[in-house]
Amino acid sequence: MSNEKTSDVIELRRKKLADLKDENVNPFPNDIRIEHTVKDIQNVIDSAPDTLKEEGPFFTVAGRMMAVNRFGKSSFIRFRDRTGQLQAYLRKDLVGNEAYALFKKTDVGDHVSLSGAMFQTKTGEWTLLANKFNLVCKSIRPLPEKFHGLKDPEKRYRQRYIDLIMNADVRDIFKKRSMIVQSVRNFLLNMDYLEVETPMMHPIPGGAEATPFVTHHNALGMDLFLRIAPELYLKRLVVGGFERVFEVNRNFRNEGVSTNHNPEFTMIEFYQSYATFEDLMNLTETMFADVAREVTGSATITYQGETIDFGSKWKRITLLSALTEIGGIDEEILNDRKKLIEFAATRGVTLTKTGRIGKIITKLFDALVEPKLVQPTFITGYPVEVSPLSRRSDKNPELTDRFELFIAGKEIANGFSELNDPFDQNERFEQQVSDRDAGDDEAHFMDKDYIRALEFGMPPTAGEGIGIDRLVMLLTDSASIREVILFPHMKSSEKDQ
RNA sequence: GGGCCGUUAACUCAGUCGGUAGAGUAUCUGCCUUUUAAGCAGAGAGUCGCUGGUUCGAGCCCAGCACGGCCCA
Repeated sequence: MSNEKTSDVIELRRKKLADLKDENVNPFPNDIRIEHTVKDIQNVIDSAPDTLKEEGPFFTVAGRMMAVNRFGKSSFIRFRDRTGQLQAYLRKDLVGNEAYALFKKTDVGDHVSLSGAMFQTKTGEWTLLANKFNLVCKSIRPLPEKFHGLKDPEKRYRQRYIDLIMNADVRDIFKKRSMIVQSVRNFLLNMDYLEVETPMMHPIPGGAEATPFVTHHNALGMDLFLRIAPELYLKRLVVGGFERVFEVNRNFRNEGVSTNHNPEFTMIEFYQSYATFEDLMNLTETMFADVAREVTGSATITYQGETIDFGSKWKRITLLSALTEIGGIDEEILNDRKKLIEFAATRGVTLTKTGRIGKIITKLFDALVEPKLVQPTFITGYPVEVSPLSRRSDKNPELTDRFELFIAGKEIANGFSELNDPFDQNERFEQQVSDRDAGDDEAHFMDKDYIRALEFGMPPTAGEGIGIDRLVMLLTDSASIREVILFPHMKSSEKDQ
């Protein structure tokens, strides 16, 4: 039990609990058996209300008491289980003196069980008329006020259990999150994909440009990195003959937190042989429209006041066109590294000194174009130097067969035709290693086993990663990633104790 | 990393010009067998985020720190 300062309310509840024990009432019984959910009862109300009489049928349910109106010898309570909320009416003459005395010692927030038949109050509300009442679990701490609920964001995130008890819209977000993951999973399973699990602790971090978390394995005596992406393992599986694989799980990136970033976040990555990045753009359009329909009922959603349409064909535009048409960069300076740096400075974009031109271009894109891409937009034609795992375009070997997907000014997905030429891949890794030596902390490490895998031959394959948290933000109209992660990371605080 | 804002009762929030700390809800006591944020009567409840400073006197002014929110990088 936590020993933080005890308020008078908590002291009183502890005393109530002690009194119950003195009267040989177990405040935490473990022999409660229930026969119905609130939903079961609701279903009868909806389908056959005529069958509900005060003489029966009887229902046995349990839940957390959310409100109590006491009138001396009778009381109304509202209680909630996982399926919904229901009102019950307790009359001293029906439940008996003993049960009514026990009920008087219960508080809002306690779990209780009830048996009884259904009736309608004066106002027509279906209500369980209790003839049995039991305490299921005593609560020591008072719930927040019923009308305003819990609003303080810090407390909501740190003590998410209270947030979930009090806020129906929060419960709804996390139910939707579960539906979204199931929906995406089913979409790929229906296409004959295999779901796999690959290591989350990597001896060589790879598959993305990011700073990893470091941990240590005592028995093996080696440092390991929490994965920044599952990519290189999934493609090893493609080499192994799993031509369609996916994995949904956490990635870890050692960077700041913001409304769009949590240090651990959920990605789905999937790889499909004999497909190209263009096939995956088509697949993504269909997937998002399907998932949106399944979860929200419509392929058109509202996000932070903007109407976003997943249903129609999405815009596809190259990185360079986006920079000139949307970013307002003069076409002539796009190939001039020096002029680009000067231009960037005028727009307040800071650049690393060592950055090659592809890096500069993508930084400018992030600052000038990304926030403006509200409707779903695929950006294509990424430079080789920022795409070390992507296949070169047959038309222009300086560019790759890659896309990124932007919606509501956020990067949502990244996909490409995979580089399966082990010689080219080896050179790309070597370039990354020299970038790293030049000070780029996010550049790839050499992964010789991955090269060896490619040397056995990986069929032509396209792969994609979708940021699940951001997809959930879109489909639940959440402004912050913390609203869609049950326990977002926070600094530890005295308030937390 | 920078800027702005916030932190007061269990919860949601007021707090004027620096002068004894407030409300609603919740809680407690009493009454009440159809309430809907039930009602009526009464009562208790505070390390004003933390540390220091200015002042006769600080929730309020100043400085630093902590945590959080939003924006920017």
